Amino acid sequence: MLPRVMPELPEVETIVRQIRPQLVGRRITGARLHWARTLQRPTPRALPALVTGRTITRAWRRGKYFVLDLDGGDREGGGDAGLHLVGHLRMSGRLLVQQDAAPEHVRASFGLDDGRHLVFTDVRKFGRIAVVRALDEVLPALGPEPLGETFDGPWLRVALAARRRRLKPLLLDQSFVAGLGNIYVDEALHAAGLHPLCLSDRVARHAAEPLAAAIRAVLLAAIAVEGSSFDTFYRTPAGQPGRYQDDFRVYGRDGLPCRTCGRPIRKLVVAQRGTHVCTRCQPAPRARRAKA
DNA sequence: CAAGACTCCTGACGGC
DNA sequence: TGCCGTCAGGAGTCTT
Repeated sequence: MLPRVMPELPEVETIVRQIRPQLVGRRITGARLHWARTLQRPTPRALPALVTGRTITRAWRRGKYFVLDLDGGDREGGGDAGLHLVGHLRMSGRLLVQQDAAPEHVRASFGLDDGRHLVFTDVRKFGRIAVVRALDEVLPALGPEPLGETFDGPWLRVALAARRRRLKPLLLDQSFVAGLGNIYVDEALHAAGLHPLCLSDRVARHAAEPLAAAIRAVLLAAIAVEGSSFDTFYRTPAGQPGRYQDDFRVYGRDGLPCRTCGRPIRKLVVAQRGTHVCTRCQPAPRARRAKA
């Protein structure tokens, strides 16, 4: 079975970049919810009045969350403080700006003053959106942006040493570093020559900088080609698949030769997730010696 | 603190 | 051909 591909940081970044010029400056003329559980807050009943009349002032992202800033609107009395329309695409969510307000699998749609619609579709229904005054109402504690200034080798070295966790689930933990998912963790660990089962506090001090560099390089390379599309799920808002899947070194390549050394890529399960590894490029951690 | 189990959902896929 | 069970997967929650 082909692995699923969920939007991770490069895909969300691509989506935000593409919809930004179509959304910033547009006024919301209405809202419609098609699947109640997609909306985290406010209540479905309160949504339309809350967002209607507000203008989208900014489109950005934090980790895998997309955020649309909304101004105070032109309500009587000069409007109120701004709001955020924030959401997570999870497995199969998509954000589109188009004429059709209710395409297949639509979960929520927002009318725009140019006659088009901002549409959230989601086959799997795991995605969530929310409208809040402060992001911390719905965003969990997130680690640093891997492409931001605070994420670097020295930071990572200290952070790895402060915990005792397997690298794979640690890098997937959004409170450790924000934005990595299954694909890019596998790719970054291979690029850094580290096995996903290595314990974080046993990673050599000199290996932290290359790992940080590998994470950044993989993300930037993926963003440069609009993310990864492995199946029918992820498409850019323009409808195009990403192209980074063509550059995968390990992800989805179980049984195929490692592009670095030729040894077959092996697939294992780590923390309930399919994990791809080259056992030559990524030596397994020494097994804990059994007591005699 | 770390890690495993369970949940939410659906389409794809394997087996017969 | 078609039915049906199984599976993947992000992240929150609960348990070990």
